[in-house]
Amino acid sequence: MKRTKKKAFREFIAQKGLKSTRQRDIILDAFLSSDRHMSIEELYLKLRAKHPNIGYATVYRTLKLFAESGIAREIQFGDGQTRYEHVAEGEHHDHLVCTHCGTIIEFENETIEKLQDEVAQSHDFIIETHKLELYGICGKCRK
Amino acid sequence: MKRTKKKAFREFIAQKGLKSTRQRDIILDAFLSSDRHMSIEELYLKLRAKHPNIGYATVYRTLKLFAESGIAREIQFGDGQTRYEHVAEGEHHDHLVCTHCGTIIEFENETIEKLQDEVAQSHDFIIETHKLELYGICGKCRK
DNA sequence: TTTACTGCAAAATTTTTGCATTAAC
DNA sequence: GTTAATGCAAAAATTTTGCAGTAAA
Repeated sequence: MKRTKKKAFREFIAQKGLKSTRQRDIILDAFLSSDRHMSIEELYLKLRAKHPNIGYATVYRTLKLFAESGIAREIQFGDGQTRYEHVAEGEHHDHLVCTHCGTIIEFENETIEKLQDEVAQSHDFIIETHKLELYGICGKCRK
Repeated sequence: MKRTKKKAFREFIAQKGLKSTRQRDIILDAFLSSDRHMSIEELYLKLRAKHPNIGYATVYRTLKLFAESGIAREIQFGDGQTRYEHVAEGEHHDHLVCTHCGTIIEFENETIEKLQDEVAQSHDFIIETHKLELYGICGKCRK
């Protein structure tokens, strides 16, 4: 899977006539080997430890590029930080967010997706993407 | 309904020992008589026409207060602008957003809500709120 | 009077851009 | 050699705060 994304990104770069650089490789590795919901800042800080000369702007621009290439997706949990998550081909998942400890659980539910399509259809919409986030308290935090 | 919200806000103010001011009344009227998804800036600009001396910070702080009082809710569509929408007591709705013209349609679907609860339960979560947004192209824009 | 609110301007955040230099092709 | 990417610093855009003056209770 990591392999696939690297390959996908390499192809995207090539097809667009862009350049493959050391920084992009480093950032991609860091992104792929991380938590699935990193903010730009978190990734930047993580990188800075080993690669102190990589600039914030590069991380910023590279993440945008990941999103454009389809291997990442921008998400907003409304805490004022843009995050990027991994996108596996064809896969889609939603989020369960613990408002107490911040844990994020991913889930999928086909029935919900089907109902969403129905809702959209009834309003003459064709869905491109969707976002479903459930906020609540996880079991651990309730104890 | 407008009446109810005004009343609810008045009660909130009183109960908290806060003050009822001319500005808060003006902002509340503008908010209630507006589009259901105003950003702080949009509301500020709308107000400025008739009330050029109301400051941005006041609008900002007042909207926060509306949210705290329960008559409004903060939403983020990921376009870098915090919006506020009306909250009707006990009611909850989700959004269908046209990525082309920006139209926002609200909808409710009990079955989806029920399934969400099930998902949460299976992960030992108790849901407090949720957010469901469907992004796509509306009928008009497809023509 | 006392306490909270307003309006302004300034600070803090976060995102985005310009540009000279460097690295990939 | 060309063209695109980097890194820095600076600009934009948003959100948030401090504070002296003002208005509500």
